[in-house]
Amino acid sequence: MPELPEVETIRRILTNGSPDSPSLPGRRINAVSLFNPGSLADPAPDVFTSFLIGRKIETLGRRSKFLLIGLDEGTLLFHLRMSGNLFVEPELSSEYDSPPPRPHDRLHVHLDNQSRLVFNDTRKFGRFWLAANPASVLSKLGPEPFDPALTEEQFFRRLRKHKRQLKPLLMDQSFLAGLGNIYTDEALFRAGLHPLTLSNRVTASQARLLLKSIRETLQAGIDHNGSSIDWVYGGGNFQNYFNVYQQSGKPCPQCGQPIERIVVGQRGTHFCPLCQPYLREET
DNA sequence: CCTGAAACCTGTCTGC
DNA sequence: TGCAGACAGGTTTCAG
Repeated sequence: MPELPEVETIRRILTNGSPDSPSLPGRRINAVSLFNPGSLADPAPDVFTSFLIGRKIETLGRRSKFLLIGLDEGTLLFHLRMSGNLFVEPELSSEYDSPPPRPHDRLHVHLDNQSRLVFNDTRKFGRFWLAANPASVLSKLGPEPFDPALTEEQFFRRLRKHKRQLKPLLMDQSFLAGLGNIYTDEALFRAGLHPLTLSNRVTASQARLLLKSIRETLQAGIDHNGSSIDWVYGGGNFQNYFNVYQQSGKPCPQCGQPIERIVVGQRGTHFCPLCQPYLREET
């Protein structure tokens, strides 16, 4: 489930809490249960555990698809990859009655209000880090899509610097940080650009529209609390507003032409052949 | 520099 | 019913 809007939704839930999920800021960590050491990227499990115990959670942040939990000392970072999820649930007061880990729970962080932060990740692709300085984990990321410092002109120049297909380029986190398969397809549709368009063929006005489309698509995703697909995650409903993603064969909402599906960079890619015409490069 | 394929994992769905 | 194959919201690494 995790592209930028889904991670942002989780950040907000963990920050503000919900009826059955206490908020995180202000909590102190009492104990840690690491069920799958492979999910821990850094440091070693014993260092990770002993450092966390006694720490106080102060802030919740997000950088692209990373969730950042700021502690009174150090930062806990999570990347959900394909199937990860993060949530807080109550723990019963009796230590003998605390609910057992469900399938695919990889980490429990036990808190001082009889609740626990759970990292659940079916496919084990997700990772977490404990770092003195989060920048050490985030150093390869490109600009944040909503960063006002990313201007249309700058985005245009970055596009022209490469000669790459738009779909893989937009999903390259060092080029732009936060888009994944869903929101890339939806943003390209909104911009009327074919996913195979070469980035150095994009005009200034197309680049302007593309950046605007990316921001509008991500904002719409956030406004709907992200997308809920398959068995993972259940919060948002942006999946009810997809124009092209997983809509193969259905009529384009703009022109009625059937949506097509191709594979680009090993990822399913959905687009309207009429609204997003493929303009081949002149030889 | 760019593209495509494979790897890392588990689960669901489809078609024969 | 069983089973093989395709497919899934991500990222890294390697070959050509």
